[in-house]
Amino acid sequence: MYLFRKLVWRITVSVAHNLRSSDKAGSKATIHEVASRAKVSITTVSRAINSPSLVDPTTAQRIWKAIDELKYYPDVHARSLVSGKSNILGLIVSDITNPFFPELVKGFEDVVVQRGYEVLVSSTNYDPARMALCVRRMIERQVEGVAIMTSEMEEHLVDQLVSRHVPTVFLDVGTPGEGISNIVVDYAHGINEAVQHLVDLGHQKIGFVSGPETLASANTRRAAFLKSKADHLLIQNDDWIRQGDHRVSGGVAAMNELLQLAERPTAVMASNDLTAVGMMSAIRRAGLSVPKDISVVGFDDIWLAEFTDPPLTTVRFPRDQVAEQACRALMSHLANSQAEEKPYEYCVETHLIIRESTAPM
Amino acid sequence: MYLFRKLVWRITVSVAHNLRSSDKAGSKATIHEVASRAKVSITTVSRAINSPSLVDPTTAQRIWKAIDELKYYPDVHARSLVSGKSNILGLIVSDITNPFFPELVKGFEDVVVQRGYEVLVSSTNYDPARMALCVRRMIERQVEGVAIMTSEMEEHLVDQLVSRHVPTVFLDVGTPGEGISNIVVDYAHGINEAVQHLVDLGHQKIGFVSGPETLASANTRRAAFLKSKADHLLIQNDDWIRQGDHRVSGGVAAMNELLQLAERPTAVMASNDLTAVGMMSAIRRAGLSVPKDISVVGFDDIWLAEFTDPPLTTVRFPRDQVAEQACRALMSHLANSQAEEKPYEYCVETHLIIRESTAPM
DNA sequence: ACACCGTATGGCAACGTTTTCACAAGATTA
DNA sequence: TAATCTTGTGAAAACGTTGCCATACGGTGT
Repeated sequence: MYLFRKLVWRITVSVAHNLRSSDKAGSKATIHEVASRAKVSITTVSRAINSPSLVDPTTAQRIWKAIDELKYYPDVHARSLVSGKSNILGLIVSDITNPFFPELVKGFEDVVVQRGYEVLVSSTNYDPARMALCVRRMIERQVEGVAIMTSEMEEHLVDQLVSRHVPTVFLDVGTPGEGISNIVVDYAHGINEAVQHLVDLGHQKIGFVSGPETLASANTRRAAFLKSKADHLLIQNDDWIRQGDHRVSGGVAAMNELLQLAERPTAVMASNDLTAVGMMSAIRRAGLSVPKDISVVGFDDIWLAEFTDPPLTTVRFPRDQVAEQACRALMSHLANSQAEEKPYEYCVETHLIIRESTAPM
Repeated sequence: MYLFRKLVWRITVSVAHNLRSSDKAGSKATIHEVASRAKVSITTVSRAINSPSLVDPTTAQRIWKAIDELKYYPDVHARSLVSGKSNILGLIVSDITNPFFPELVKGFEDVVVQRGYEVLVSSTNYDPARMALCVRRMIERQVEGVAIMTSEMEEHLVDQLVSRHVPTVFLDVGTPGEGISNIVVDYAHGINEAVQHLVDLGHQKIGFVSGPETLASANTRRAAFLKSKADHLLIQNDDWIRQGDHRVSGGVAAMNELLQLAERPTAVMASNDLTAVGMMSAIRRAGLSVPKDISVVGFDDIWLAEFTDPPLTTVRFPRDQVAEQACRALMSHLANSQAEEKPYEYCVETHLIIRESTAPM
């Protein structure tokens, strides 16, 4: 209900703004001016804005007219000061330059703004110190909730958030608890689809290039692949499991190793798209062709995947959904913060996107 | 000087924070508590923080001890309310999902945060209505300056900013004026380098695929190419100048047209990298090879350019520099806002990055 | 006629800062 | 020694909101 009012406010004022654009003053109107112009007290003006049901329709109309004419809008800082609420949600990502994140940021911004909130984005650059700064910035600005979408997490930082009762949502790390939600990603589903797809194409020898072993999500992906491989009763060969670093160069190196094997896999999956790109490059440099000689499957479905040559078959990591769920989790904590704090666990699925980097054996 | 103090503050407190992490309270300490613990008035505490020179070193030390112990940090909202300054800078981009922008955002965030400010990023999604909302959001939050890095600009929105005396910086659009700066991009330099490079390789027939003609920056690029071409006394052929749309599909279409020409260019420049990617794809599908049969040069040097096949020779648009200059422009307005408002015009250069999509004719 | 209730409104105290003004005490000048 | 600066400090008034408590007034039930 509160949120709804916020929305109405914004729309109304926005319309008023478009109608007339004649103010050259630049000086901000205060609630007092509105009050005196409408011949009511500031209390009534405040009520007209925040709890319309409490004020007489006739008076309300007069007030809105004044608001309109003065182009008044409430001062967010005064509001925040008295209410203790900032109307801001924080979003912490590792590195916005990493093609994985922009979509996440966009999705988050879209839904947050729609609900009348503001977003504070910040990047950790994979640096713990910087991460600490991010958290501190969020706390200083008194964000009402923060989405930490990095794969790393530091206990003591989380504590700072928790002790201040700031609702927090993570991306597949940690356990939900007091005010803490988690979005779990079903890596297995998409990976299964990918393996199935390759099997359907006749592949029996499937390799895998993982991410850095320090990264939890990378390990989860490898585990999921291993399990799927076993489930499909495929040929087991430890030589076909290589380690990359989630960057292009790691993919190149790992693929070169695979190419030198006496018995090569006929298809290879990567722990992320960058790795897959590197792999395709290595394959081509070796004079072989994707997908004719070797099929390649990526993971994440970053923007680039559509434009590689050939376009990459990959597992889509639904970043827009993650953003939406994260936002929903935060909002839900905000709504019933006075009620019992129930931790949430949201789930998003991953799905195979078939393009042209995979072909029959 | 003011900024410097801010910085010191943050560092100091941050250290205090790391030393002890025993607060389970979660309740925010106010300046009053610090004052009573240090046995001084709140005024003195405020001074110890904001103008250290005014307070006795001994007293100051006592105060900082109290601040430390209570983990006090000033309430930003109260601060903003009384000072009218939000300590926030706005950044408006077209679409963070567009590979052109993340680097810009990152650069901006880095330097802004370093100076003790906060960033509010928002995307317009190329939608004028959304753009209006962005500006409104910025004004509501009372940002102290805003960088509008979209190529579109709407007069009446700018007016809103100007009339409120919000320093604004644009990316190569509009004219500098009261509180308005502009960052002009020297497209010609990089494009000249590119043409020179192609000429050096022996190319005389050079084509160009432009961007949408509604986009100012796209037109500037085409004009720069045309001029450079004339300067180099190259073969003129209007058939070799095609229009794209700054997206991959536009590049494909334009290239297909070029390929059907009786007399084809031996090298083609694109107005942006996405277009170049599309062109390379079209060339390959036609059974030809880049760069053996046709050389391709892009523009922007987006992240992807390094990983296309072959890696794309392109003109680097220095987004990190743009971000830094934008920030500097804003800051400089902030610093001497009471002094005369001098409009600024910053300039950044573009440079050719040679990779593997160009070769001797 | 009286107490009582619901509705519409106003007055005023928060919220946590910064800033202006005032003031005491010691140092400097005349 | 009185007059005038410094230097360090505190009291109190902003800043623009949103509550809480009080009040006025017409209507209802006794």
